[in-house]
Amino acid sequence: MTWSNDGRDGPRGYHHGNLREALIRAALELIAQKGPAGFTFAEAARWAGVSPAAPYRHFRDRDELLANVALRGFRQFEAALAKAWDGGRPDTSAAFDRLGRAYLEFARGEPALYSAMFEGGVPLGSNPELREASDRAFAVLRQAAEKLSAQAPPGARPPALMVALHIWAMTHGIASLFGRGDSARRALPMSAEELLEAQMLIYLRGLGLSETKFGRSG
Amino acid sequence: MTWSNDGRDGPRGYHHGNLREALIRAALELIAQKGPAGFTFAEAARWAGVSPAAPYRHFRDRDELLANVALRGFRQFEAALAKAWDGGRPDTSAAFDRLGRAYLEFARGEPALYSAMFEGGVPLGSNPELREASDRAFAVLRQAAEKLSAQAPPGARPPALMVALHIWAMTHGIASLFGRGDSARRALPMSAEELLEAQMLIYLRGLGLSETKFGRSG
DNA sequence: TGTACATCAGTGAACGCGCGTTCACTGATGTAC
DNA sequence: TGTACATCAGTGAACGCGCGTTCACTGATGTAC
Repeated sequence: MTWSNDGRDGPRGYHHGNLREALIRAALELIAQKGPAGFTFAEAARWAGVSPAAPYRHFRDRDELLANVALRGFRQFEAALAKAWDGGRPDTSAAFDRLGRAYLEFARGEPALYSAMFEGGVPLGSNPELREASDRAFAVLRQAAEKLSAQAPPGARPPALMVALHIWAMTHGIASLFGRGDSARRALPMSAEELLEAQMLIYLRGLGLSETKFGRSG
Repeated sequence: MTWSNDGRDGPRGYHHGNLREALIRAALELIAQKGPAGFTFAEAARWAGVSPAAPYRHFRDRDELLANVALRGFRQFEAALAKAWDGGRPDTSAAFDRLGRAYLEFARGEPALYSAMFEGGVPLGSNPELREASDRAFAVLRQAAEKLSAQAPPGARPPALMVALHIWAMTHGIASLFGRGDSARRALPMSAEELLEAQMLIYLRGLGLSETKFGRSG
């Protein structure tokens, strides 16, 4: 850390020191508490201990701040997924298992980022930087899908893109219905991880990938 | 229709006639336009052509109105799913195919209801009526899962509840990522229906259900 | 090393706005007799 | 059939509140010489 004041602690003078960072943190905190809708520019300023006019030095408006949070989210998301996938090492099965877990862990561990990314109403289209970050995160899923698809028996190989979208939909479905930290989560007789793992096994078997290579012990 | 004034048209006197209904419609309209967060009690009143105090005669507050919208949503949802499933007639495969399409169609055709049900932040726990409606809708998926599970080869039969949750997660995942009417939808090189159908086929094959019984022609 | 100056980042007061909510009220409707 | 009355459903004015946003300002920081 090279900055002198990260926004959380200690006395400060007239200048905050790192207000931009502090505002993003405040937004995360508020989103985590009340969802992306229940977060206001003014409250973020208050949370950062600064006058309501100060944020305008750093963000044009509320939406720009929210888009920045989403951007940060996609980048962390990509990093987490890429780390888990690790190029498919040591084998596709193990790497794929890690990938799914990493997805759920991110959704559960960073509900504020996840909301900002997928439920914040941030328009992807108008923001090339954001779109690129989103695409890069998806690219990790796509890589995994390509490895999987390549191992499926020829003739029954769906396009890798489709497999990637399936993986995304399954994981997002489980994460948003059952795997969230907030109160929207529904009660479940098993963990989201178990549910996802079982689903992935069935799906992979359906792709023609053998149990021994992709089972729990594999 | 037995009521004299459904809230949409015509002159009315001092009494609205059917304000409760008109407010629910207004809420649907507003949610469809701006999401569940961007809808206010006052605006619903305005939309219904009534003073801002009038809604309090029918709903305790904004949340109660939103909960009513969600309740209506779950009931319509259940009806749509049950109609599509139709007891599994004429065969499980055809009925299951219809079920998935009906789900997507509902999410796409009634984005306001779908949002209120799954993204409105309406707490299910505190409202027994709402919870029951939600459970009844899920019960349709569960019935379908039981039929499917029963046709899977013994020994590789996952619990029907788990299969139902998988179906829900897959469909919800696709609906919320790709199958929505609003701008949160992401671009896709195929329709949500095609994506879902392919996914379901792979999943069912993974359950051990034969291609001939569950393929497109089956 | 010191000084003058430009730039930057935050202040605080002010504004208009729409919301949620309350209140005493009043027009309309239904019902008892 | 008519009248009196109770109940119901909506009015409209008012309130306090927090938000978004603007403005002239000022304290702090960096830089040229």
